[in-house]
Amino acid sequence: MSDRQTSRKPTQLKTEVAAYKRRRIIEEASHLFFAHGYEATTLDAVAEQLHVTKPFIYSYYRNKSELLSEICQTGIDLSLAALDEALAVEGTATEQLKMVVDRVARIIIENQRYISVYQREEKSLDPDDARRIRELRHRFDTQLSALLARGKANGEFEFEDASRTAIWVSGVLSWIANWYHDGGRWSATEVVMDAIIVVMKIVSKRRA
Amino acid sequence: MSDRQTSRKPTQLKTEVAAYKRRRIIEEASHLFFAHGYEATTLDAVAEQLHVTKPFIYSYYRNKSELLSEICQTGIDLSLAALDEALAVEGTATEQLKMVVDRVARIIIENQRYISVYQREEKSLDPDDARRIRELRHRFDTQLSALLARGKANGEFEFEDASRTAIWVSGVLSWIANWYHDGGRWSATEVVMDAIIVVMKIVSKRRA
DNA sequence: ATAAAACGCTACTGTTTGGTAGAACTGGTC
DNA sequence: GACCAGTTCTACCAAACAGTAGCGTTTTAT
Repeated sequence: MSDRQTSRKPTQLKTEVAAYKRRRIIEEASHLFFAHGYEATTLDAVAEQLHVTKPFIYSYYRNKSELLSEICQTGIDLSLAALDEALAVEGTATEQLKMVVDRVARIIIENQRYISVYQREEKSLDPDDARRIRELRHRFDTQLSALLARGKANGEFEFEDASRTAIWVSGVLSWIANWYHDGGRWSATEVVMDAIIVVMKIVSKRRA
Repeated sequence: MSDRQTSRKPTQLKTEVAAYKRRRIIEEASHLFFAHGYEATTLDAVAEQLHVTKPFIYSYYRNKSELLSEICQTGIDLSLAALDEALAVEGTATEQLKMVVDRVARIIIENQRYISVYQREEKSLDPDDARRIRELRHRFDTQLSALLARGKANGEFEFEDASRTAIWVSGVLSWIANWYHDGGRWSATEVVMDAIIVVMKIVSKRRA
């Protein structure tokens, strides 16, 4: 926003437009992958949604699996960004954890299709992409685990093993993508608030 | 076991053998679907695992999606059976819930590939099968919810809404199928014990 | 021994679909 | 108004794969 209308080079607009087209392709593809699955979605169908043709897509992506890879990557990137943002806010471990769950749960609900496609279609990824993305996923758990360990050292939290607990917590978050559904029985806000309560209970001390 | 070697009719052995063949087909198919996904697995590959040919499979199943349907059904049936079995044991809500988590978690770990395939490939099911199986899944959540409600009425548990809490609990259980992995960092027993602790914390009263 | 039924296989088809070569259109420039 | 560069489309291919027809072989019944 700081330098709005400065077109630095003549080529810049062009690359911006290209980036926009790539984003739109991913957006429609993610909808279809989410609704029908990766293998069952044809590139012709994706093209049709965009009112273009298949070769159009191929001029922005090398092949079908690159679409999937970018969708999965987007899902993880969004989650990690939400996590980092929440961790940047100073506060007790309890406050930070609440913040993390709030932000991440919200992001997961808003970007359900990216998260969900990643969970379902991991097996269809190119092995290299799969590895790279799994490492990001692991980074998420590691950072969460560090936060939990801090809270345990503090005496704020109580559990046996921080990294195992981090997996349960991140599981609760990921699971949202599997059952939340727009206009369903529960609103996004309700789900997010509930997620905070559930996670806090998981890490909290037990009553005597 | 009660009537070992009584072959009631000449046709009985035949149907037993046929049933066995069906089970073996499903078993190998579930391994491959779990490892590579439903659409990416060819029936020729399934046949090869069994050292038979594709038409062999077609003489026991109408089509590919019937295989998937039976695999998903198996996953749910096993979970429901474990649930029912645990609920049959008398006890306080707390004792019953611990029993439920113990049995169901164990079943999920032992039959990971059925559960996992169901979660991932629901979109590939025939609509009719999908509906039928979703109803079973719903029955699971309903029964769990009833148990939670009983514990809440008792004063054993504490949470806002029983059916929403049931979803979180069944989510924690389902999630096991996504990350547990044989010979991995944590043993099955550890995971089951941890699941019990996590679930009990979710339903427990909070400290003042 | 023989008829018949059951069983599994070889060999094939029709279709779907990821991916591509090259034509045609578009807008800007001199 | 002719040229050029970039962009998108038409038309196509090759491979993969679900599903099948019909034959040969084994097992069962008489």
